Amino acid sequence: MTTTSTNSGGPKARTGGEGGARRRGKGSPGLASERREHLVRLAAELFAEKGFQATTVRNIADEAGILSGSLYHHFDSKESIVDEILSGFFEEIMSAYRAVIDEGKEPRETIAGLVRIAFGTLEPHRAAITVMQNDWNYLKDMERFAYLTRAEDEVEKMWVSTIKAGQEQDVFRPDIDPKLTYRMIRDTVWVAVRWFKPGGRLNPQGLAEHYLKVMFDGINTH
Amino acid sequence: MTTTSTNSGGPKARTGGEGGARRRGKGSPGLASERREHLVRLAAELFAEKGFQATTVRNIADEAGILSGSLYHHFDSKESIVDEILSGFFEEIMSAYRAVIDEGKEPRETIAGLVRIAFGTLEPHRAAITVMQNDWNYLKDMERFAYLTRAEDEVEKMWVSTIKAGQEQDVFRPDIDPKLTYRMIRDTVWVAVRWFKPGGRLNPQGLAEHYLKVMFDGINTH
DNA sequence: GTCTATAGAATGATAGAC
DNA sequence: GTCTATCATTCTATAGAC
Repeated sequence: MTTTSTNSGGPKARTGGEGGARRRGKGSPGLASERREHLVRLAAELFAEKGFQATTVRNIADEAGILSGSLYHHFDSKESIVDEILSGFFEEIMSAYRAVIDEGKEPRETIAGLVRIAFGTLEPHRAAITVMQNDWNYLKDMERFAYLTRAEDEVEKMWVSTIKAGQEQDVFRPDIDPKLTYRMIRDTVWVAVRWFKPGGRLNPQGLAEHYLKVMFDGINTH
Repeated sequence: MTTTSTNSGGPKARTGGEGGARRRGKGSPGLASERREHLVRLAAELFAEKGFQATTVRNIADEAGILSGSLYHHFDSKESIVDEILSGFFEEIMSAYRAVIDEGKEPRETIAGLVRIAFGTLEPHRAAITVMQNDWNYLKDMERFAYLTRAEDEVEKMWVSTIKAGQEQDVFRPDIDPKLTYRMIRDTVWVAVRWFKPGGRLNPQGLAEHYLKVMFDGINTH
């Protein structure tokens, strides 16, 4: 098996223009052709719908109107496709999270910013989030997808430290468990991908505001 | 839209409807043998850990110390095993939910009761809940698992009508969306199965009380 | 109730023609 | 960039011996 780590540690330097002087290996993201990106999107929809393992390379090829063997002109393996889907999503959300943290606003504002970012990914990254949710257990133990766990750890630190800061500044209740509260917020946001329908009654930002309302003040009348 | 109708011909005899005694597969009609239940538990652990599709009948047989063919003395198919896992869980929780609704208490008490029941299943039904979460999309479209969607619909009605009643009685805020709020509560509870560890810092009832606190009153100081 | 043995189908992936 | 053709494996499930 190729050991070409598509996500070798460190931030990815988006070098160069479209000149294409440097062509990456088949299984690597970056400098992606339009055709390639189209195939990745098709695969993402199928992975989201049926699960990674239940989706066959023939399913993907059928959807693209080509034969399964032809897929291997673009990708090294089925795994490299899902890798491209997930790493793209994680790069984007991690970058957005870090930006909010770096603003250094007050805890309530920071938490709201994180929540809005998460809900904001629901539409553009619906398939990736679904795959992350459903196939996490299967993927997380593979060396290739170690970045999933690393990212999860970093995100947890962001949230938990913000919640704790809020408690110290007396804007969040002292009798909530920071780690537990983080997990519940995180899960509630992501799991919305299961029933969220683009173009429905509420858009992602409407969902975010509704959720922030409940999370900050509860459902009781006061 | 793949036709996953792997069932070789033959009448889809759906013996035993709702409310009746459940059908048992081959081998032990009526009485659920201890051996059989042991195998179901082993399979449930594997399904939860690796996903239904990624778990092979050989994996299950290995875990039981027998060969894969021998499993078919107890079960008709791999599907019938996961069916047994999920239907058992759903029968129990639906019955418990209905009991709370039938008590006819005030909305806040009823919601709390439903939340406590859900968290209470986390420990005894950890594997079943994990399978339900991760493999829902794959299973929900099969005729055999139509009861999943039926149960989901019934549960949604219970929660939504209770939340609405709470709004009419002015104990819940009028500016929350009942259906949306139900989904967020439901998802938050079930998804806890991903990180809940029996014997950890908090037991399921501790989780339930923590969540009720946040859900009713929010994380803000007041 | 388990094993031996295997059928029959599907799967991920490859090599080379065009 | 796609197709033809196919390999090696793995999968669910079956039949019959013990």
